[in-house]
Amino acid sequence: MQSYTEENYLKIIYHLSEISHPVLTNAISERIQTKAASVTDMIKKLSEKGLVNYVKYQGVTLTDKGRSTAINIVRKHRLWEVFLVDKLNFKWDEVHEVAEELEHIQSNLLIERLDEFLNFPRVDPHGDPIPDKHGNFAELALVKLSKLKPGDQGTITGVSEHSSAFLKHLEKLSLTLGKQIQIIEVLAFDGSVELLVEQQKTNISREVAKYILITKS
Amino acid sequence: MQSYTEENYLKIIYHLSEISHPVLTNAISERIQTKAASVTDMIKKLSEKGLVNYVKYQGVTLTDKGRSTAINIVRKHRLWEVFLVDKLNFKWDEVHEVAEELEHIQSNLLIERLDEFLNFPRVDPHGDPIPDKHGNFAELALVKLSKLKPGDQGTITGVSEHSSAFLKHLEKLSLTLGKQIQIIEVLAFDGSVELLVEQQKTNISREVAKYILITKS
DNA sequence: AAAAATTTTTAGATTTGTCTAAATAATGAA
DNA sequence: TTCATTATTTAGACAAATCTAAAAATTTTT
Ligand SMILES: [Mn+2]
Ligand SMILES: [Mn+2]
Ligand SMILES: [Mn+2]
Ligand SMILES: [Mn+2]
Repeated sequence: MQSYTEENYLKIIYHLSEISHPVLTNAISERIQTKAASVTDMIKKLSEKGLVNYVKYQGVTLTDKGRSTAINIVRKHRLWEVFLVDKLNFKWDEVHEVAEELEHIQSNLLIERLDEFLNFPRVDPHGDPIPDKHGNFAELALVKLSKLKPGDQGTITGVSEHSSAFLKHLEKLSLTLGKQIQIIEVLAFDGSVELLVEQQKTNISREVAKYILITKS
Repeated sequence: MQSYTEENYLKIIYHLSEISHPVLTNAISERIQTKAASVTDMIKKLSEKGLVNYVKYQGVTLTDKGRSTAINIVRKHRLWEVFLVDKLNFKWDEVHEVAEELEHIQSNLLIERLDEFLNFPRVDPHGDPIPDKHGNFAELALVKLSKLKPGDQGTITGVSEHSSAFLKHLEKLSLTLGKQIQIIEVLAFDGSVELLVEQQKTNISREVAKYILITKS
């Protein structure tokens, strides 16, 4: 059994693993809002528990045990987010913080029953895939909106930034999951993107475009 | 904002307040599975935060602020228990431990929406009243089964012990909420009670009888 | 390749909640 | 009322998770 804090470290390491291998101390410390020295301490502890492989000054990778623990936390996080949106009428920008707490509730029965109650959803309100009880899930082939060229079309199927500020911004621009879009122009000097949604022209910054994930069509 | 641990102390003090005023250190230490010395430390802290009134060697009572905090935790605990039984098909003996964790999730929106989703239930799966968002609830006039006399009739409307072992035992005897019962005899030498449930004679120990709450009819 | 800058680790301290052992206060019996 | 028992508090210590400041390793620049 892991503590609340250990679970958070495992989850962060899991997410950062998709960006860099191995995961560096500073990357963790930035994400989790703690000093690098504290991260080193915790990594040593996780290493002694057999949840990560740690090489001094090189960084960490998850062991199988660490990864499956992390995936289970991600599963719980995303199922709770679906619950909040589908059953309790939360908006997609209101769920993340609450799910950060709910993901640590310890009960297999609870999470399996919740999965069933929600009808075994495959994706969460931000388009992220939900692992099944064995930790399996299909990685979707999504491309960042910022990678598209003028004329490209597609559907918004995910976002890689979950802050309320960002999601509210998207909502205001009607850039929500399922919406069809078409690129009109990518401005050379700042990388901002002009695009078409629901017959409306909109302009978004390169920053925003990087966080919107598209299924091309 | 209180820590997980502080919340648990407040809740225990609240429950024990119905038995003794003020609440004694040892009573808390037994209930919460910690040593009396640790309880003293925590009580001092809660006192400094204005959540309890503490007189050395006399015990503690909740302040208004402490009581309303405690009631809110009880509200959350009981609403989650209803959720688990009504929506996720948990049995009444499976909910308490999970609710002990869920009651600490911090989100007013969550709990108000949950209340609405459950259709504003008045009692939890053990017959305990659920405080509304202002902390108000009707105290039910229940009497312990162990206080009844031969010939007395009534309905099981609550239990004052929530352990799985106890509740499974009741289930086995068909002594669940809503059942009509009639006392046949109270045995003098051990206080055990013979009673009628669904045309069946059953015998329960005095211990068990004390934990079953009845509305007389 | 050496010097400078950056990253990571170590050392020592702090806070929270807990413990054991000893001291003190309250209660009950003689 | 004095003695013995029980309840409660104090003193000092410990584990978990964090911090700051300093040391060590790694990477980058010259
Ligand atoms: Mn989230
Ligand atoms: Mn999500
Ligand atoms: Mn309960
Ligand atoms: Mn209950």
